Amino acid sequence: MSRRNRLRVQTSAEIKEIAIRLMADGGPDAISLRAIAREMGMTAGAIYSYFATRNDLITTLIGDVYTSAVDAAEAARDAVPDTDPGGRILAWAQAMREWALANPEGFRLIYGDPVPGYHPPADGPGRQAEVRACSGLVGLVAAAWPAVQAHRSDKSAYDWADFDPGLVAHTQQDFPDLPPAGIALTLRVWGRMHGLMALEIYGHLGTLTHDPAAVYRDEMHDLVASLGLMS
Amino acid sequence: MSRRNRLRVQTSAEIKEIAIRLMADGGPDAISLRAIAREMGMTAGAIYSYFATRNDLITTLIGDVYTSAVDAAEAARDAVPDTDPGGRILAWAQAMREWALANPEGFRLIYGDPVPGYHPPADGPGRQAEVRACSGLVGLVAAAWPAVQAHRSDKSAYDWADFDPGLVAHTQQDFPDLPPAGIALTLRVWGRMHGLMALEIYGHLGTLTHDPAAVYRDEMHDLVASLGLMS
DNA sequence: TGTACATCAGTGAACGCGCGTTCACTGATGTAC
DNA sequence: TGTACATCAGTGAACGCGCGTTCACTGATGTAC
Repeated sequence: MSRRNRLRVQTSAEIKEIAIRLMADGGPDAISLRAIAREMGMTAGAIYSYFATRNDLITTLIGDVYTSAVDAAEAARDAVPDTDPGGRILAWAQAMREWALANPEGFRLIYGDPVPGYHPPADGPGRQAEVRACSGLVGLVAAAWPAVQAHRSDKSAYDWADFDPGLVAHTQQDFPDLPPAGIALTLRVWGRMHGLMALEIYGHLGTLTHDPAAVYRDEMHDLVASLGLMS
Repeated sequence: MSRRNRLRVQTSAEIKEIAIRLMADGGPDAISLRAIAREMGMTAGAIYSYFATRNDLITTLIGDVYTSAVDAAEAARDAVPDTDPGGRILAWAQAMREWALANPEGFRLIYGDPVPGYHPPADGPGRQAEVRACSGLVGLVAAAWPAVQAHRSDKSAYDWADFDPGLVAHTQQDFPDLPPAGIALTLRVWGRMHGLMALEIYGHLGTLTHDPAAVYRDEMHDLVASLGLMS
């Protein structure tokens, strides 16, 4: 790679780093091309050598951030042997919460209304990371499925057609024994992990309890137990 | 009330209505004094006869919106006899979701990062509505507590000091038999209702399933069942 | 190795935009006598 | 009932701000011969 190319990659990375730092300091709306350029000692126009528009920058940012979150969750999960599906779920959940607390603005960028005027592309890197996250959760639920089946009675009937074709394809390939209800359960598990995290990150929990970690831990243990997995 | 006063109240209400409509159309950042004034055929400066700053307007708005949400939830709950605590929980949960779907921007205003640059006052009307919402949930959990106790084993020990003093005072007065763990459970219930709603409102569920209502319904039935309440 | 040309990151100035807020003012509405 | 004064909602113009984006340009880096 030529010197010019190396510089290019490096500057591109610096832009993203600064964007994330700005976001951490001043909220998602602090991401402005001018502020980034200012911080870098450049002109605002120079950013256009790296990103065609502000929207493109945000899209890339969301992809990076989401990917780092999923990386963390997968690593934590894989540190627990797959003979302990309950422990793997807990590890995933804890890793996600810790990541969110360490990167609250990243969490907002992914799961909130990140930036005024931003609209994500239909199939950007953020979407891919989301599919990865969802697939990870499907895997966790699939591993728990035998235990779940032993004591579950579904209220609703689900059909493959109820779910995203891409997700269905992944699922049928990787976990052929998992029925459509398994995907529904996956979404519910996701919601359960997400609820307390979102409340906490957006400041609704901190005013009510001094120990949100304990509440989350209890909730996740209850989740694992309700799947029929003792941990 | 003088004619002038009547007009004043009416105009004030119109400002809020238009602010909410703007928010529904263009997202939370579309709430600008100039846009509101434009819509009303007024000058931007005229708004200052009604709200000292933009921040004050947002604060009032959040209070109104949150209050309407809690009103809806309480009404739905009270339509179910208190001999059916599980049904009351389901009614509350369904009312909340329906309100959120009908007022997605209101939901974002309350539970998301509503408006760039806005910071809520420590004890505004939004905070009061939040306490009301939380008290409502405490009541639902308190009604379920005997059933919960029959089969629960807590992993964590909780103390009154772990929770917001105001909430504790309310709780001890209204539900003297509820221990601190009851508040922890309330927060968990809240998180469980919130998770799928937040994912749905922020567009993460709609891409994955065509029937988020069914998933939410199942999740809430499972919640009620896990509290030991058959419905 | 040296020269002539091509690339392209970054400059600096400018564009038009919408924003929150201030301020001296006007004129209709309300009040006191 | 009529007059003199006080109130105060709303005007219209201006302020300074930061923003995304464009564009002709400069000058260092890279490449072909």
